[in-house]
Amino acid sequence: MEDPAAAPGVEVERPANPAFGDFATNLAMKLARPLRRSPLDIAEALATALRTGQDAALFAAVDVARPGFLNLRVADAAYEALVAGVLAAPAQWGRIPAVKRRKINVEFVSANPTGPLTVGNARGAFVGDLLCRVLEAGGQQVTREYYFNDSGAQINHLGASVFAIRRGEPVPEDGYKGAYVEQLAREVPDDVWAAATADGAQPDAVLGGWASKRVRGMIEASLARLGVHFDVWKSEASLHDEGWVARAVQRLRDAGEVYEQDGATWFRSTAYGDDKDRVIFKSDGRPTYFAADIGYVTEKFSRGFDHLIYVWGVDHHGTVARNKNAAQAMGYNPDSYQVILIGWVRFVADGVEVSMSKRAGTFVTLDDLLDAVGTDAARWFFASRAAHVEIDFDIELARKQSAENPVYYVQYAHARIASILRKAEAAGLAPATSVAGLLAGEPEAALARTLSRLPEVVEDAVLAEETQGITAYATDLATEFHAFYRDARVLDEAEPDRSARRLALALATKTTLANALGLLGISAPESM
RNA sequence: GCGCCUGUAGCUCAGCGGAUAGAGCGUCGGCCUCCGGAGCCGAAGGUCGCAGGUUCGAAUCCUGUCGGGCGCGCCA
Repeated sequence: MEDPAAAPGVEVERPANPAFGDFATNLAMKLARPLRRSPLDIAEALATALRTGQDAALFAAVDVARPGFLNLRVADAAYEALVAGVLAAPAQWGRIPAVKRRKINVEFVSANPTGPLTVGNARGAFVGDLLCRVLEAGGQQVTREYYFNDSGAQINHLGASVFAIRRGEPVPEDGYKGAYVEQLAREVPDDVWAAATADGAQPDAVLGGWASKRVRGMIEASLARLGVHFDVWKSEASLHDEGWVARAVQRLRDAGEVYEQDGATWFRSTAYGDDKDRVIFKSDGRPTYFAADIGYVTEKFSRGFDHLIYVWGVDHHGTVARNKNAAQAMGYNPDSYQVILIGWVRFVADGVEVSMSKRAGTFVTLDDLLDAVGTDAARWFFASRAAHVEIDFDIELARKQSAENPVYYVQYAHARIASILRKAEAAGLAPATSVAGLLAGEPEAALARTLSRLPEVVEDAVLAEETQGITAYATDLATEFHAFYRDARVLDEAEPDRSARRLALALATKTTLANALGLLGISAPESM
């Protein structure tokens, strides 16, 4: 046996069927071919080794099953030690030691400040923040960053719309409509209006600049409601003003990957596998969005980040290659430029698709969503689905179902435990400090087995950079606790020792639920 | 046409190489003398789009095919 750990596809897993034990491994089956022995023979040999080895005390049972599984049942004492560890260091429970601590920049939302955040922005905001939390749980140092466009055509359109409404004229064809624009028009301060209408002034730009600042304030307030806090707000204009774009283009030019054609300036993206070359400066001399993007990359790396993550909607996936290629051409490791594409959210109301348009003013704002379902329920909804898949979101259904949202199931279990602990204290009962004999009964054992899974669930989330596993696990643990509650009377003054042990287990469960919810940014209420 | 994502229970979604395919909601039927009924127990409901292939083993990997979404601008 050269190096069994190096055999591909070897896994240790939790069997779906608890009758097979706590852990199972396919090691023997994977070894069968290279060793030219039958899987059952190998499994038997491994089982004997484990049963008599120095760690034999860890296992209550080591069994072999067809066609070659090795099934392990962990000894009660190991679970008892684990629960004791949870109680001794609750804040540490579920945290994963970083293999390598890196400085990571995560840019998300980055919606232009031309209108309030809509439900369309909600997914990016939640998923971006959840990603950051998962990275932090994995020991990474994370900076949350919001990139916004504070000049240019979109902002001028907004300004023109405000200008028109203020003067009682119809909103221009490519302008913005909606109650918030009318609100903005009413709130234009006298000095701003004077500056916008002075001789030689550009009303669109002046009013657009003012309005976009106001809108940014609205956006920040909405994000605060979500529990999303950004460390850095970066303006596109600053990338040009501070010379980042110019220097980045020069770097590409020095690398020989820039050329002029048809009056425009191009990046040779095809040299790195792209479908076509990409314009940096248009023939009228103005920069494309891509120009700002490459300047931004150099600006971010100049701040010492080891890794950049961009959370974008799938509709931007066509721009990934050019940006990654430019990063590589400028000398950065392309693997340190990572894009996570968020699947489309199809909004439906009572089964009928509704289109969202900021310009047409037909959209549901993020604040409306939160008013309807609450931040915990909204967070749970997005956390429980893979980031890259397209999903349907029926806001009417969400509204109706908000009272029976699965998040409350988990929170209820937490609140129920809190209530039991309060009652125990009033009765003079306290959780046991010694956990010997904790797994005396099957209800206890089942609950201990489930709560012990938290670290591996978190590790899986960290590796996958996804959170569905955490919501699923929290639901499992809540279910397991409700079963325990049904089958095992916790508070019983006639059985103080047993009560103390069960209280200890309940407290460890409460900690586990709170840590799982905390990782998702969801509250764990003491009562509800 | 090409590229990427996607098709799993009535609905919304997990599972993504292992041993009887899961959850929530919905439907039907039970459970409040006792630690919170926002709970518990049970039932119905699936050819994992389809067809080949790889493997001891495929919802999971490969190929093809059909359906849905997104992208393929000197737009942002």
